[in-house]
Amino acid sequence: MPKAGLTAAAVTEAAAALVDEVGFDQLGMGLVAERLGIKTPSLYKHVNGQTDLAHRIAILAMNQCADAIRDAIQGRSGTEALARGAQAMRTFVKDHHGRYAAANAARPTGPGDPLIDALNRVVDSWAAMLHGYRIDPDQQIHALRMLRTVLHGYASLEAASGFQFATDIDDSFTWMIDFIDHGLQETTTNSTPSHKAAPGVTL
Amino acid sequence: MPKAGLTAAAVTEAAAALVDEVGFDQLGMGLVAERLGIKTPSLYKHVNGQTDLAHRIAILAMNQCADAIRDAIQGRSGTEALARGAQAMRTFVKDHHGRYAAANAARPTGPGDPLIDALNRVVDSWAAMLHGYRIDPDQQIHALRMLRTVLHGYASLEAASGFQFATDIDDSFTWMIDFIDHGLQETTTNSTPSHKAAPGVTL
DNA sequence: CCAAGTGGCTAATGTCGTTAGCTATAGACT
DNA sequence: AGTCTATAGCTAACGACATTAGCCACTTGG
Repeated sequence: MPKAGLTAAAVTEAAAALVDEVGFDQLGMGLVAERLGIKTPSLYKHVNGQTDLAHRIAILAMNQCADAIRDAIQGRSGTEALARGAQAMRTFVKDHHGRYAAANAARPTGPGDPLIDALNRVVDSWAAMLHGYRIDPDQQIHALRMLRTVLHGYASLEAASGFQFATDIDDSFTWMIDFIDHGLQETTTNSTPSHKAAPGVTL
Repeated sequence: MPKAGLTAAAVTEAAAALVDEVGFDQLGMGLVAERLGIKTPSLYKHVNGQTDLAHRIAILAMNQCADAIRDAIQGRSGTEALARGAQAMRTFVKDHHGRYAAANAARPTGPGDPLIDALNRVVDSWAAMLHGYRIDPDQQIHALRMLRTVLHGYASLEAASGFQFATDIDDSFTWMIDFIDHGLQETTTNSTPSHKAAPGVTL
C-alpha cells in the first residue's frame, strides 16, 4: 500500500483530540480535515463518513478508559481498588469528555463489532474493582450494574458540567465511593464466599 | 391575536412526542412540521429555530419529571419516598427517553432561563426524597449529589438501551435503591438531627 | 364592511456531509 | 533505470436540511 500519508487510526486520534476540545456535538468533517491539513473529501479515503468516524472514536475511548482503570488497580483489591479505579475513570472522562460522549452516543453495528469488545473490556475493569469484596454471587450482577451506573452517572454529569456552581465536587465523589464501599462490605455478610468475575457479555 | 392555529406550546409538545418515538438525535424541523400538518418554514412563526425548540422540550421534560416525582412521594417519607420517587423518575424516563435526552443536552442560556427553574424543581424533588433520613447537614449535599448521580446514571443508561441483553433490570434497580436506603440509614448515626432541605441553587 | 395583524406558503440561501472523477506520486516489478 | 499500478489527495458537483425573505389569505376588532 503506497502513499504513507494518513491512516484510519491517525484520523481517529485527531478527531478524538478535536472533540475533547470542542465537544462531541461540534464534531464535523471540516474541522477534522482542517486539523489534519487536508481537504474534507480526502477524509473519505480513510473513514466511511462521519458516523463511522464517531464509531471509531468510541472504540478508541473505551479501550483507553479500560486501560486507565486497569493500570490504576494493578495488584490492588477491595476498598483500594474501588477508590483508585473510580478516580482513574473519573479523571479519564474529565480529560476526555469528547471521546466519552462519543462512546455514549455510539451503538454497536452488530455482532463482531469491535466496539462490543471495547465495552466489555470496560465492564471487566469494573468487575475487577469488585474483586476482594466477598459479594453473594447472586448479587454480583446488581453490584456491577450499580457501579456502572454510579461511575457513568457521575462522569456524564461532570462531562456535561452538570455540577455547575459547586467547588467541592471532589469531596462528593470520594464521599460517594466511600458510601458504596461501606455498603459493599455490609453486603458481604451473606451466604457463600465464592466470588467469580461477572461474565463480560451479560453487561 | 387572530388565527388560532398553533402555539409555541403545541409545537413543543408535538416535538416532544416525536423525539420520544424516533429519538432525540433524529429531531428535525421537517419531521415536526410534517407531524403538525404544516410546512417546515411555518414553524419559525412559533419557535426560534431548532435550538430553541430543543430547549423548550428540555424545559417541558424537566417540569414533567418534577411533577411525576412530586406526585409519587406525596405524604411519604424515608424509605418509601425514596423507593417511590426513584421508580417514578425511572418510569418517566423510560416512557419519555427523547424528552429526557433533550433535557440532558440542553444548557441554560443565562440567568433567568426557565430551564434553570425546571432543573431546580427536579433537584428539589430529589431533596424531598431524602427527607426523613436524618442525615448530617454537612453530608446532605453529598447524599443529594449521589442520588442525582444514581438516578441520572440509571435513567441515562436505560434510555440509551445500555443494558442490552438483561431481563432483570427491574431487580437491579430496586436492589440499588435498597442499597442506598440501607447506607443512608447508617449515615444517620452521626451528629445533629437537624435536617433542612438543600437549597435548589447549589445543585 | 374595512383595516390590521398574523399564520401559513413558496422560493431562495448557506452550510455541511457525501459522491464522482481527475491527477500525481510512491512503491512494485522487469 | 524505466514502467506500471494503486491510491492519497484535490476540485467540482449533489443533496439534505436549517434558516430567511417576501407574499397571500384569513381572522379578528372596530
